[in-house]
Amino acid sequence: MPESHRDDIRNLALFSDMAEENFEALMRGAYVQNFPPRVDLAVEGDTPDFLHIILSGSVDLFSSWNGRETSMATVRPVSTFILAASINDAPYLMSARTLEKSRIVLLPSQDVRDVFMKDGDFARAIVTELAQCYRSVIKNTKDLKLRTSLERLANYLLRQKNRSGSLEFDLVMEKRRLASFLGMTPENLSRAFKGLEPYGVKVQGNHIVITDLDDLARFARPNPLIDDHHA
Amino acid sequence: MPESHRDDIRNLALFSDMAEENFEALMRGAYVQNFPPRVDLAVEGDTPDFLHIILSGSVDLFSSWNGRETSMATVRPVSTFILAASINDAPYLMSARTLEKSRIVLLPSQDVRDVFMKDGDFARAIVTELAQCYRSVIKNTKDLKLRTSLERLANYLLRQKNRSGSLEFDLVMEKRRLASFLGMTPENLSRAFKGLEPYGVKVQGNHIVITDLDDLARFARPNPLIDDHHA
DNA sequence: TCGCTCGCTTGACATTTATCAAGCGACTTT
DNA sequence: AAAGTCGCTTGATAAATGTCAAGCGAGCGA
Repeated sequence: MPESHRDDIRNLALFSDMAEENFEALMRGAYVQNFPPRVDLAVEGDTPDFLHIILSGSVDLFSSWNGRETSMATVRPVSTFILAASINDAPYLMSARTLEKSRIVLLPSQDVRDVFMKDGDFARAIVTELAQCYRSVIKNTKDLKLRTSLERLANYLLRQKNRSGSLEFDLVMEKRRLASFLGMTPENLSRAFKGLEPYGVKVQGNHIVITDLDDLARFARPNPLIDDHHA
Repeated sequence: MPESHRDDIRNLALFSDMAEENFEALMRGAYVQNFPPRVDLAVEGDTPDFLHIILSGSVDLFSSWNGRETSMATVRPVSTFILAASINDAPYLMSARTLEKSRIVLLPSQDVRDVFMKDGDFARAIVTELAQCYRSVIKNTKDLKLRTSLERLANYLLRQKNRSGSLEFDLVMEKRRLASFLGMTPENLSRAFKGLEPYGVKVQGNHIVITDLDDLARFARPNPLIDDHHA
């Protein structure tokens, strides 16, 4: 494990407060691996042998049932997944697959649970992390249940605008995956983009331009209790 | 605070492992209150002044946006809500309202955070609780995104069957709220019940009889990674 | 460069779900 | 008992969303 990776991990809120010796113990069992795109890292139902930390690239979390599949979230550096299963030693509820070439740290779940049991600061950091994850999923549920697909797309675009800090930005994922993430079909996403044109949204390939922010916001009605990440 | 309530709370997984003195500290600031039906206990967006523990009755957690409203969950004794907001000191994402006459313990959030900061066992118990909540919401999202409303109802009925341990049971909530919880309108729930008749579901008012479990299960295709609570 | 693949788009159509309006029936109130 | 309320149901209709099939076009490899 190169020193720079060690520091990246140590700087994560999840690991920054724990005792040095416990962090060292975790790092001793850890190893870094490079994965090509489209590699399955975990399959739902599996027992969580490792806590994953993504250092570079991106990972798709998705779920399947009865031949259908839906994208649940995208994980980007530097962060961990899937923590809840590792700590609880319960089966994965989501599968994970690299979207691009990715560098990922694997921490044996048993080590994580051992340190969790003896390091209170680590336990508290996990609480903060899980509480954030929990709140994110609740927001996602509200988005799904309270909004139409057009409204979900409009609010998604506003969130991306805020993330990029510009009225002009590129989509960070394939449209087909965005569709799945937003709970609709690719065909419908295509139509939804057209449907937002009257509200000042220009789309060319992956490039989005919001030409009338007020108009879009008036339609989307963004709400901090659904759309503000980390709030 | 009567002694019996104290014990009910102490026996909750969330509080059973913590140091006695810390538990006492929490209880000193706590008070029990009886609420009539349909009382708002918390409104989404509010700051969480109290961690709530429900001793009897039932509480609806729901969310609103743009004039629409959806039921997110029902809390039943003995359990806590809304923990994540209290710990994070972040605004409620859901509103809470008593469904019936309910007895509820209010623990000042600041006290909870104070004890959380000094009691590692309490922190670990919170992790377990939050991880469970998180996994429940993930399952709910999968249910919503991967299934049609008819399939959601069918699987809901199978879950209730398992809870009651019988092929015959009463619905534990009003149909209108069940509809909202399952992400559909009351009209559609009515039609969905009819749609399940061919699969061996008999409905009379709140009373449900599953006359052909195999048939229903063949249609519903229940999955532990969506339907098993606490797994 | 040609031709292929693949994701995206479009149109026609089917299905699912919501909306609106009316009526039913249990329960409450007077 | 009569009238009213309220939740549930039903039917007609509309809107949203999904499916299927075809075609477009950028990027890639032969």
